[in-house]
Amino acid sequence: MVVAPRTTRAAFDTIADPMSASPNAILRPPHDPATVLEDRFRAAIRAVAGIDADPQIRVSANAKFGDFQVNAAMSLAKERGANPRALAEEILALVELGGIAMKCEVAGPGFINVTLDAEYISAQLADLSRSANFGIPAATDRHAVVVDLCGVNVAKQMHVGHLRATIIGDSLARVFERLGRKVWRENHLGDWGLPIAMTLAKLIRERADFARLTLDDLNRAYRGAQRETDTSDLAAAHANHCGLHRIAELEIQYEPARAAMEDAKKTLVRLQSGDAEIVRLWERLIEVTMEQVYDAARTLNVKVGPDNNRGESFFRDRLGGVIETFRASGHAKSDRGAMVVPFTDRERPLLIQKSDGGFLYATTDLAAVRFRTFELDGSLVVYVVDARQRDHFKDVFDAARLVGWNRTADGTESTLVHLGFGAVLGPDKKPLKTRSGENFTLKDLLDEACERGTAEVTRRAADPASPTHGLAESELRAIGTAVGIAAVKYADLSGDLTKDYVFDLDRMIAFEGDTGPYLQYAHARIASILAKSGESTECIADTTLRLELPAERALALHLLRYAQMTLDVGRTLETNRVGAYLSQLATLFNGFYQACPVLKADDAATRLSRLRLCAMTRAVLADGLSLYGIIAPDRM
RNA sequence: GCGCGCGUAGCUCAACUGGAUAGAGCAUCGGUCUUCGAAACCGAAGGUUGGGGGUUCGAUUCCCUUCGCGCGCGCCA
Repeated sequence: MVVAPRTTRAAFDTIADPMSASPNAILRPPHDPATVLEDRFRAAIRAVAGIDADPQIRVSANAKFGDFQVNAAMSLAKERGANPRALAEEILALVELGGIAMKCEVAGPGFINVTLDAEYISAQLADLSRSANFGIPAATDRHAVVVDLCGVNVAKQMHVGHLRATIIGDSLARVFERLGRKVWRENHLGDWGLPIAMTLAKLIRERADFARLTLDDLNRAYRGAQRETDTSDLAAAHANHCGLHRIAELEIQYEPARAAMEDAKKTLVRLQSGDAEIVRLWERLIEVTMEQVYDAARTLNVKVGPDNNRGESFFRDRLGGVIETFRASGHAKSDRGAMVVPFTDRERPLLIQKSDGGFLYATTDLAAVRFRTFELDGSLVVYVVDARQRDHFKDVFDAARLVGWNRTADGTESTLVHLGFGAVLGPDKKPLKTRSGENFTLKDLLDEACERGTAEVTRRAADPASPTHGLAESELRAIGTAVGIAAVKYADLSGDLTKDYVFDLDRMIAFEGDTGPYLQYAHARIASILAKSGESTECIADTTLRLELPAERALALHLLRYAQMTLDVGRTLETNRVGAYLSQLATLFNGFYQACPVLKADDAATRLSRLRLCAMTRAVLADGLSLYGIIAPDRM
């Protein structure tokens, strides 16, 4: 049986060979009831129909249909021209579910509804709580996962788009780390080329004090340099065949622009040739730019630092080789003086070298693909870059395949994925701006989130009954920051990454409903119960789980599914599954909390059993939040 | 012009990748704090899944068509 190729909605690069390219698809968590149900029903289907088919085990949509449903009978019956209900009955008669299910019946057009034995759930959960890594099976693929994230440009301020590229990439990296993969976070900096040289040249002309440069200075210089060298009106005049007089007029007007451009090009040549003085200043530019990135990463609890920097400049010596490879293999041709890679299925070719011999970003990206698959040994390379670059990455990936660069060092085929996320919009559905119409910088946004989180935490701490009452201001600030950042990150990661999303701080900072703080609150409440219980963690871990009330049972069942959810995120790259899972876990816990007294339970055994459920829920909540890089405080 | 993406409750989003009566959260209305933290819980109301056709036991999901919005289209990155 070949596992059907699964693709991410976000990715246009299909996984050609799921067995090698996506080994997680065949990893199954041992504690999840779906795993054993799949085995048992697979065997029953083989006995009935003589084929190996996916039983299609799903969590039941409705509690009245039991815990799980088996959907395979209907599609199998269609293929074989059989009666679906009769086929379901045959499967049901042969399936071996002793000790697993207490009830199993055919319903509707051919569903098989399974209700598990509470004893079985409790045994699985007890085993899960003793196993390492939340029962997540270790990855079998020893190749690395490469995540291209953040993607800042030197001399430019980070904006809200970088927020997504950074936290989505970091979250995926965390998921793959949790799955046991070697992960490379790659920050592909825009740190090379003419725009940087222009900025550098302008700063030098202005005799800027490089020792005291600020990001604002760089930003101003960058924009100033862009403006100074802008001759687009002149180019347009030529293109529109304006009169000679008009063109001559414009040429005089643009003389300073030409001079500035000349200066920038000379600076670029010096930089490229390794002129020690220029290189030193260039490094300073990067240093100043990256300080904001590390600041933002620290605030966001994102694992991005100097070790992750591998930008355009890193690949500068490999660009000639890219052209050579494509030329030698016959996949590139000269066109209007430039070098292009044509494709058979579309008009648009990929331009890899300009007619003046210069390279383009496609050239750098091709060099990076080669580096990531062959040298970093990535069997999965994920580009977390905004959706507008879809066509570009399609071209780059297809070109890389033409020359066999989608292979690891041992020849394993790599999966190249562009995870194109949508734009961040303001409440007016236009790209996010501040009230005064300025671009919303990442710093503005994070400052506001932290400030509002702190204000809210401080306000609640004023209540003498609050567990946070009397905490030091620095502690409240730390909690408030965690809460504010959780709101921002959760709102982003818990939706469909490919869609544009409306950024509304008011809504997410309301801290009510399906938000990051809602999950943190559930966590803090559990931590509070555990602390008050006075029981040691060992004692709690040893106790017998008794699942008597529906709320206990539902909570336990959901805890058993954490591993599968994590595997699913690794397979689909859909980070929103984490949020959906945790949100449901918190809701189930709140229901349990409402229905089942823990510290005031009727008897000691029930009390301990419920404490054990609390402890496990707390651990899974904290671990799940860590997949988003969200901190779960014990008090808030 | 060509290509890509997206249209689901008033708003913001789900729907386990073709399954049963399309679910949450805000907002609205009505209930729960002398009992483990009310950032919570329970209930009500809210829908022609943009429109139309098709595929089939079954479609928000796949195909065709149409409308609307957004984005991208060789010498910037």
